[in-house]
Amino acid sequence: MEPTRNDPIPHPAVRRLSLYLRQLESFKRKGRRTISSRQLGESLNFTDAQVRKDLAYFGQFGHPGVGYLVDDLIAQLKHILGTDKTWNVALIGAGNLGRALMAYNGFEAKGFHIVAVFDADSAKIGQRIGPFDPDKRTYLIQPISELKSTIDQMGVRLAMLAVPVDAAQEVADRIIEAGIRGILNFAPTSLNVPEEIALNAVDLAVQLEQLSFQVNFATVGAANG
Amino acid sequence: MEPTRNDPIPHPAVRRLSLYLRQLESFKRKGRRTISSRQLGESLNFTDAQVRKDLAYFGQFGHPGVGYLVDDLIAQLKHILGTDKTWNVALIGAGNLGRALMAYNGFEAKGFHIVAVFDADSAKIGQRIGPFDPDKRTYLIQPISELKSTIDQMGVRLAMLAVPVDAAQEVADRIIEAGIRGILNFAPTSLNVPEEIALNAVDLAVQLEQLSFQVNFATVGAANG
DNA sequence: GGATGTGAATGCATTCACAGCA
DNA sequence: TGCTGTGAATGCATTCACATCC
Repeated sequence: MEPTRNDPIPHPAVRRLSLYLRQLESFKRKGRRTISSRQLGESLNFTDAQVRKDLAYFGQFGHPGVGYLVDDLIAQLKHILGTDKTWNVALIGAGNLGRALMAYNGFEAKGFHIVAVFDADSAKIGQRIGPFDPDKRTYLIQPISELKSTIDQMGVRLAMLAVPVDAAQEVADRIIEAGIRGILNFAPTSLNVPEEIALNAVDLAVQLEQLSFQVNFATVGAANG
Repeated sequence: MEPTRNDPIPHPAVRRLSLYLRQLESFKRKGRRTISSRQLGESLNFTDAQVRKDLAYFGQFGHPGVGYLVDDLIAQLKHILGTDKTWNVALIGAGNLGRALMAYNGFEAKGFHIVAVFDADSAKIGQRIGPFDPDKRTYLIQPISELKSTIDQMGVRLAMLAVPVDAAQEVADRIIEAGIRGILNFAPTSLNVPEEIALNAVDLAVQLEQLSFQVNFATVGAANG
């Protein structure tokens, strides 16, 4: 009988998986072929036990006495995270932040392709808007009304939401209805979405606020990430 | 005898404080004068007990039978987070992401002023670079060698690091030596900093990777935020 | 020796449940 | 009655420590 993974996986463990992958790719570039849980952990200020336990939630990837094979573990983690294949992503909002996201190389490198850009501003629709970087491609801005047909056609399941805060909830509702399964929300507001929709939030001002607290308060004693 | 706050404050509680503040400001705009822990919690999908306990780490702000006074709690939270006064912030890196950060209104609104921009690219130094938004001010790009005198002069303690991944650690070392106390790191790499330096990281690709996992894996059962 | 994988122990964070106050 | 603030209880996540394997 197969072990059919279904014990509870701590959410923090999944977050760390991405960091392990990032470190492993860096170790790989430096020519490392194997790595121990201790070394991987040290590079991120985690304990060795933490690393082993996190990985063990998903399988047995290590070799006693040896450690983990870097290439192998990279492949395993990509598979677990679902980034062993590419994802088509929609960008909603072609303002400043949206244009910066168009220009960001890090997405392509990880297999996330921005394949369509939408905006509510009728002045932008039909235009080809580029990121600021002239080396990069431009994107045809589509009206949100075309979202459904476009994402169906292109198999888009993820969206980055970079619209003004007042529009965020309404737009979120619409893109979910159109079939989006996961949203990365950049608007500084809390979105209500059905339970089956994945949601992650990036609020830049909140991040600075946290730093403010740490610097003020913990003249000694702040943690880091 | 004063209660001299020094029991341990859970880090997750501090993160939520920022979200409470954001919600309170939204409730204030809608004209609310008081709010209960239940209502505040519901707006963020937290329990009422969570809200009360988080706030109680910092003082007694509520009124039994009434709830919390919105204006008062906003003021208290700003004071706790250190955003009741303004902060001068340095931006390191004037590439695409850097320029998007220059354009982002959300920082000013929360009292964070970008007062200086640095870059290693000698072609950019001395130029006035604007964000893409033509309504906004431009910034004089300075060489990193001037960081120390500029931040001393302007009392800068926080920095946003938007430089390429290969430069990130070296630049971090330099700005810490120059007196920066807190860093918001946008480079997709793990930085080593002394314990007394506050560090927060925003890795956009990691955020998408987490969505990928949630969408793939948890066809039913992902959490949100 | 040097490493993993994992039950058991610890340590944190969240939730419960209720006394107390308006 | 309606709500806060808070010890006590629960539930999670992390760490320990060791059997096991190369």
